[in-house]
Amino acid sequence: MISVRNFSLGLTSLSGQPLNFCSDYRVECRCEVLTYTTAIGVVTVRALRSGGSSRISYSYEGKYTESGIRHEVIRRFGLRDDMERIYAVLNTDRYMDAAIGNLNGLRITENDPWETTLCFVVSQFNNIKRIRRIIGRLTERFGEEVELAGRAVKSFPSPETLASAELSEIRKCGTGFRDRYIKKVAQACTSGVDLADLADMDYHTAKERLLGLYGIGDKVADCILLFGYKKLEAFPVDVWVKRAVETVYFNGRKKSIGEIHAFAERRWEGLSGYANQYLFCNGRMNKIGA
DNA sequence: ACCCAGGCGGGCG
DNA sequence: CGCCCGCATGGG
Repeated sequence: MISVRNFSLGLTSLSGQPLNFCSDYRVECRCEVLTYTTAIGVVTVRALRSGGSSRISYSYEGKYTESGIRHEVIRRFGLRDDMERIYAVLNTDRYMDAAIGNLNGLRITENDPWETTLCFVVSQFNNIKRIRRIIGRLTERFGEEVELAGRAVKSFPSPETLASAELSEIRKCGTGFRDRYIKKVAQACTSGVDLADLADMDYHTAKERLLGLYGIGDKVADCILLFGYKKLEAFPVDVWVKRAVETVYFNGRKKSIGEIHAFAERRWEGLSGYANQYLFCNGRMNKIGA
């Protein structure tokens, strides 16, 4: 059992982060419940909010130790993030104040780098509901059947499997034109690029490395760095974030991607990733500028 | 029918 | 560099 303030399991897992694409969220009698599969097990997290704090419990099947599962949950959901400090840094204008009020407890999750990479390659020019279904079909078709505590579970598709898959087979999962990107990125990750290396690189160096991969551009690279490596300087600029920044901070004037990056870095410094997630979610909620 | 979605690569000026 | 285009698919 973990007790923390400023945590919402629902907002965190339904806000367009990787868990939104490959996990199952439900509510059971006022308790929020999320089940997801990792490389070594199936994890179920329950959160019950009362007052300003959440009581979080977890269970699992698979090869976890007691300290291992606790560490997994704390790390995955960002439970060590000092939200009071983060909110203090972000809350310098009326819009952010409202966003923080609407989205209290939304955290940046930290996910497996390869899973994050595939999710956001699939995400491009796509919508969340369909990303979820495509990831589900890729897992069903290309995941390995593994047995966890006597139960058959499909693992997340590996880069090796996708690297050698037929393009037409990938496309049958509904990927559309992204089939080439998926295969190329998978191939790069099995020869030449070790995603584990990026963890030790600074943000800009790691981003350059990702941008070298066919199918990964500016926005997807930032998503991978934010949600796969928790580099909080990352600021993914998608249509929602671009609209929100232009509307709120530039009086509706159009700005280039580069100008928006420069603005975010100056205004929120090392926490622009958190600002980004609040802009994204609040912008979608309010359909700001649309 | 039409518009849009957590964009990217390629081709052009 | 910046800009514009096509790209597959499905939901509102």
